Amino acid sequence: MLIRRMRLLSELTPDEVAAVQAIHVDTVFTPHGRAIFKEGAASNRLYVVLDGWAAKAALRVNGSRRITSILLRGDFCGVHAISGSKFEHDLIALTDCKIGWISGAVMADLAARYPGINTALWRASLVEAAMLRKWLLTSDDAYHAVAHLLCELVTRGREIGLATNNNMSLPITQEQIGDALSLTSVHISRVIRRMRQEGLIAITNKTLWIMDEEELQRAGQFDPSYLCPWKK
Amino acid sequence: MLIRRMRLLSELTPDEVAAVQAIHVDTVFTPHGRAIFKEGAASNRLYVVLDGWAAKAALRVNGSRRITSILLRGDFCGVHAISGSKFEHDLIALTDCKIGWISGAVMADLAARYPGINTALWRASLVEAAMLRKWLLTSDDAYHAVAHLLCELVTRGREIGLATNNNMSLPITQEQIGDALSLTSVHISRVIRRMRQEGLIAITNKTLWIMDEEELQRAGQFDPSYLCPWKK
DNA sequence: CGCCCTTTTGAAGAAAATCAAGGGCAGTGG
DNA sequence: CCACTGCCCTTGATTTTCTTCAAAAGGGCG
Repeated sequence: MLIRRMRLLSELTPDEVAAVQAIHVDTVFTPHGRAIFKEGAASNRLYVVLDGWAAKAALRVNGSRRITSILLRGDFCGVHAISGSKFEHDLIALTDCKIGWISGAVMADLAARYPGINTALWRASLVEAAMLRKWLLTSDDAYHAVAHLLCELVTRGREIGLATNNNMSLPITQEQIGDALSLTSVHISRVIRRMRQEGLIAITNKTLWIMDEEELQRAGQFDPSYLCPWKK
Repeated sequence: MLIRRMRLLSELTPDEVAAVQAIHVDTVFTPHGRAIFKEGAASNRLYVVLDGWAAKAALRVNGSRRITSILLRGDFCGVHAISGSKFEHDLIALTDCKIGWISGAVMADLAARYPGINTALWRASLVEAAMLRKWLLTSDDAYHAVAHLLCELVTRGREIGLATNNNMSLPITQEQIGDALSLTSVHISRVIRRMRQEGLIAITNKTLWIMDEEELQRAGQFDPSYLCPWKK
């Protein structure tokens, strides 16, 4: 999973592939709703989502939770471990999750010795910042925000084989979507109803069906290039 | 300016200090309101704000501009240049600006050879992501958001000698603050009026006066640790 | 079947946008 | 020196968007 993601991010030499494959990955299972780690934890590990959906999240004072990133299979958390800092957020399991982690020191050493690995880590960080920026951009309007998020998830899902042409497993609740977009689950429900009525999407049995992707992308003003800006 | 910021980010050896000081920095002046570069530009340069206020920004389809980062003297833009990507945003001058830039290739080479420089770049990127995340967190309420932004700016300003104990030059307009927080200038004006009436701040002649910092921090739920998470 | 969790819907209320107008202030030019 | 202009801030009135509160309807699973 680690190697698959790295190769999506950067071209690796055979040496580099071997180096990544040789990394010892510890795994841990976390049930949905639980935290893998909490804000303030020492960030000396690089985490990788091996299965399930996870999220970076932080609590607001009123007790509500804001999700600042959604992590799918293969996504990293803690790329910055190699600079030795604390985590400024929790990592929570949105569904039952299988999480792997490797030593930040080991990763830092590999990044220093292998340019391709170094590039992969920088690009992972670049894409994450780009996604954060997009979330800021789309936060002006709920319809826009939901459409953009669904487009983003499907595009990322296809990259890793989680989504097909026109559907994707969507195992998270509307409340969690609301936490990601700073909207209430009630309002998410209404926006989704509108999109369903307009024939853009359908949701049945935790599966998202894209009925009219072109229109959904227009609604979300979605342009996937920010997800791999080094290409073309 | 480059070296001053680097040393705030990471301890540098004498060798590393010399290497940074030896970098050739080109400078360019940009009047307020103009772009230093536009979205889509090849990101093969690392930019540094030498004087004035700048911002990363992107256009929404309705024509409004969203500011996703505010850059003060010494702040970087394009740390990711070293991984070879395109910029996903504009860099605009909020005030008249003096901007420096150096070659991304030169910087990548230095980062590869000097661990202290590498760490500085990673931390710059870490802090930027932390600021983006904070902006997502504070976006639930205008009063909260404005208070947090002012706290952030003053804290960052003090670090670089732009702010004193209780005041800071604030050369940007309320419209620009609104662009950063996704609020209208009208609403920014109302929130600031309330803060003035409550004795938290005063603004005279493009200068922000902090009258009650403790209360302002409480209003913004501001904890400065995210600005240098590697300390302590 | 019954329970819990999620989604849906309605009605009322709060927050912020929009629309519109007036005022301050600095810079410019007569 | 003063009028003019442009930019920014302020304020009021109205409207839109989203939240809150409340309740009911599904849906999976023991």
